[in-house]
Amino acid sequence: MAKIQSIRGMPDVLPEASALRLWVEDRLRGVLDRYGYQQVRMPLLEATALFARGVGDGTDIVEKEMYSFDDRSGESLTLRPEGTAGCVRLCEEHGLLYNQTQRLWYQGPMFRYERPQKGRYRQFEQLGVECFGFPGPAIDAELLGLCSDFWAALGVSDALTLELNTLGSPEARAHYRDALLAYLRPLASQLDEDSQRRLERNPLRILDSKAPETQALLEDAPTLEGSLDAVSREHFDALRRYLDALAIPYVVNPRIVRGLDYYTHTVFEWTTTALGAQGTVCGGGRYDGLVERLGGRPTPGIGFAMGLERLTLLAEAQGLGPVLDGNLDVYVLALDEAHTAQALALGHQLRQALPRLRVQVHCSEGKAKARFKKADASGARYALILGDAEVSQGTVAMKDLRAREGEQRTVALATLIDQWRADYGAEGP
RNA sequence: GUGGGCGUAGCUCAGCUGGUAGAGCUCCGGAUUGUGAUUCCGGCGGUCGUGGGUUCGAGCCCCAUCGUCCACCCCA
Repeated sequence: MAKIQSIRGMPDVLPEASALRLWVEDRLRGVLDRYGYQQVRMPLLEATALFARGVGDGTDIVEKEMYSFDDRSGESLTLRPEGTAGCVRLCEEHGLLYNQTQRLWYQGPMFRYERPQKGRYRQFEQLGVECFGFPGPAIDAELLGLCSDFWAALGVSDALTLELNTLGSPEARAHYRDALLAYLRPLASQLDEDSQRRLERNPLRILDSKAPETQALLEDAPTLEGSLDAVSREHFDALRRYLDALAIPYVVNPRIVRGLDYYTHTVFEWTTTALGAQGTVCGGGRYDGLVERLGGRPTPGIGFAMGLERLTLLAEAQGLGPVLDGNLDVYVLALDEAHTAQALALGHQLRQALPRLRVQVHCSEGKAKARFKKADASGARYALILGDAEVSQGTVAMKDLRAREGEQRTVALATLIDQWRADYGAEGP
């Protein structure tokens, strides 16, 4: 029978990698906490229509990357390819946007049917932040400041660049779309294949094309800048002033248009050159039309999402991560099976008396030699040993596995616990 | 969806112009009958990704297929 293995693009996370991920997540959550953002959790499955309408059915995500299927009642469901649409749905469904502002975050797996490569997987984890009800550019600056604090908390600030652009108001964006179309239609036959396909569906994406022949044609194309109205211009200028006040460096990149239909005004990406081709670690922007588009009252929104796999890869590439002090303080072993019950009870007693102490009890079999080998391999500082002599005397032998000679002494258990409390406080080492 | 690299022990990898599958690490046992990490000795472990073809003979050559990695596309 053929072996069953993990689904393509859906990677397992092994203990060492998981420790690094937890380290990253702890730091990110610390920052969110200091900013007073609140967590929400959406289901992994949503109605397919939510993404078709929210993300935009001309986008690559909706066109060819969604995991969609009919459930047993015939309803079309989709594993979420991103978090913003679901977050808006959650807010609307529970009245979170009625006469109030929100600063929210979520974290969890997203699914896109793409060819896997470095830093890109079919199931990947995003941490997303979404804010609602703030029309002005101050919140744009707050979010970029939040990002900046994320990078500082992780120690990756030097590896990341903020690239910034504005798409303008929905009206300005629509106006520019028309102008660009008018320019490109007569040249359609000279565009690269992908760009021809995008011409009617999503012309702004053509700006992003890497095909040289297309880039050449774009040199004389109307610029987005030229279509900006006064309000759009002022929003962007104010944001830039705020970023200067926060001392956050950035570069304006007019080619950033982003692949989701809902963006307006501010769009941005934090990129790195340290991860190969998948250089975008974090991306987002303002989506003032999205809530309305999904059936709510017009409500300004802005948000971004980070790929945790990419962030973790970046931290790893920078040599960052948790201090490796092992995951155990104490390894309890009976010298033979006759005292297994006492060993289990001792481990239990220690965990109760010293809640922070990390204790593991030998649960395998084998001779004394094998038991000590396990104790050593466990990484624990101390071995607590129970043999005939100790059990009959009500003591335990404590061996320092990390000392040069492995010093060992016999102590009464009560003494040991009191001593540890005295040395480390009630919380243990 | 397209292109290229790579699939040999749990892990990292050797394997010559085609001639009976190897090393290191890990693990287990012994030297040391209540003591690890060092040292020495021994042992377990493989349908060479899978299927077909060529050949007296295939880990090696050919075809197909699957997986994986990287890149394109796009995105986090």
